[in-house]
Amino acid sequence: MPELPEVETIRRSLAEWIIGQTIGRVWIKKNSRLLRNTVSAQVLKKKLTGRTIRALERRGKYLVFLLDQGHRLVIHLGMTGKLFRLAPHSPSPPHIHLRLALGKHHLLLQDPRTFGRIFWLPAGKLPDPSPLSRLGPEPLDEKTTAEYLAEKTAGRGCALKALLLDQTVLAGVGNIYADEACFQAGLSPFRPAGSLRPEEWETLLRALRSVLRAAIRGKGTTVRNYEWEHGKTGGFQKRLRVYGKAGGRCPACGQEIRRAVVAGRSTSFCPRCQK
DNA sequence: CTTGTGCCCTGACCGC
DNA sequence: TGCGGTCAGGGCACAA
Repeated sequence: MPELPEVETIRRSLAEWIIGQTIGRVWIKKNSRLLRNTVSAQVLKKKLTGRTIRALERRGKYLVFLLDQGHRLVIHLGMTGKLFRLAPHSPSPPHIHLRLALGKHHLLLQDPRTFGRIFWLPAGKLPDPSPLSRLGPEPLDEKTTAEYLAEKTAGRGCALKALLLDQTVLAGVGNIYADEACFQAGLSPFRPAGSLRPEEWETLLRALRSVLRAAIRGKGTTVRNYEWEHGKTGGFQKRLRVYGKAGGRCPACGQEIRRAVVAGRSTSFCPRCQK
């Protein structure tokens, strides 16, 4: 569900109340699929109890909870993951995988489709097969340049859209913002990535950053169930130009927006504006 | 190494 | 009202 702007919005909202809180009781759903690549529920519960949350960071689409002694709890929300606050006495709604007592509130992780993930990362170097260690640079980091993209992509034949979705190239871009960035840059999602000229990479990176920043300002895009806090939806869906608009009119030229499948994902684009 | 294709799940929505 | 089909902000395992 959430891409970079949504995860960043959730991070900012959560940080306001969880930083400095100490984890009291911990509940973990029995046989939760979200724990499939990490320590057991029993171990995780023991590791978390009594730890203080020092900081909350985002890396790509991952939320990183920095705890005492350099330990980290990492959460990926998958497609339907949600984090929200509840009063301590409130019963858990369905599909709760993790519930932490934090001061006057409880933090709950809900994920009906169970595509999300939870990782326990002990202090020190990242273990090599760690999801975080394979991530590419942050698109909003000034050190990420068009030259980097051109170099990384040289000789590759995959579609531009597929490249944008590749988390080892850039971390955090998902289906919505890949489509919106391609549209804003005037580039076809089908273009072989290796065929972009240097100035086209510049245009693309500028468009991508502008879209991501605007989406963060809008507190993310709610298409169906994303909420950055209990009951609070995003606002950027009002500003989408092509995503989910197939059959409608291009806001720039009036041509019909088309839909295709690229990299296994539904892709919307304007066949006239995007070359 | 690269690229493409299923598949993992639940739930919302649409047309009959 | 009920039921089947389709689709969904992601990513991984696998095959070629």
